[in-house]
Amino acid sequence: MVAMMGWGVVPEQGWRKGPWTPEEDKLLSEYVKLHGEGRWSSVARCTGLNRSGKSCRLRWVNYLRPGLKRGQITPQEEGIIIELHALWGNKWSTIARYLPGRTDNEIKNYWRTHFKKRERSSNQKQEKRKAQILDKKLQLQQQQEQQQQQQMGDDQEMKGVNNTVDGKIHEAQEKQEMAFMYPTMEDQCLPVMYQDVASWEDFMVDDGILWGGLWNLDDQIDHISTKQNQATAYSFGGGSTNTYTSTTAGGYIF
DNA sequence: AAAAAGCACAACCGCCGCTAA
DNA sequence: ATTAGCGGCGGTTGTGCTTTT
Repeated sequence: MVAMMGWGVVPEQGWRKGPWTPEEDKLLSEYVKLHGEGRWSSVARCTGLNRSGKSCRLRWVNYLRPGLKRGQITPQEEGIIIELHALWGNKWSTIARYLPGRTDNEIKNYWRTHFKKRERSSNQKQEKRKAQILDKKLQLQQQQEQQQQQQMGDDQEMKGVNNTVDGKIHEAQEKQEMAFMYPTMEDQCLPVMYQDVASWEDFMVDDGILWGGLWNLDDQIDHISTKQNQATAYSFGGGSTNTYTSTTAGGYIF
């Protein structure tokens, strides 16, 4: 296993663990600068760093990579996390792709500390909201079906466009559609969604973010298309008043 | 002032899928 | 067709700092 590594000498004693030192960070950064991301298992051989490839990758992705945002999650980012978690569950890396500068680890940690405990409480609110959400969902489902029929032709054309941003948007759109079209998948998401909404009802539902946000991704496609040439951002939100705009940091576009 | 609880963050572990040999 | 190695992902743990009691 570790002793083979394909090409190179590997310390049999085992890898260093624990917090990274500034010297180690420097070595790793220099390695990536020279060789680019990837081939993590060769970092040890090339730099003399006594760290496993996994450890190196993790350190780079979560800490050293340029463009990472430091500091608190903003309310906008929080909203996005909530929406996407309701949609996809614990797909942290997927969610992270829509939050430029944030890592899956960061989002995961944030969710755990801020929302995990809420799942155990507020059951009464949930029941109340559940009814409202299901009602809204029904309406949206009907609208969705109508739109789908109308857009059948257009969608076929869209399928051909699959470069960078468009491709990602389309992926998100398809997932959203899946969530509507296949009850089992959505049922997996809903329990979490109910809890979130119960906690965030004023912020999300009443302001129209939840229902005017991801659920209207279709509306966002045009907006994104105009943005993509500027190599900027992916924008969530819908309606006229609730638009999240995440500007790419360090050249990250998904 | 001290202990306990909570929070934020970093890092490790184990599993899984992909790929090259 | 098989298999070992690698990278990626989600879950979990450890640690230090801050807030509360």
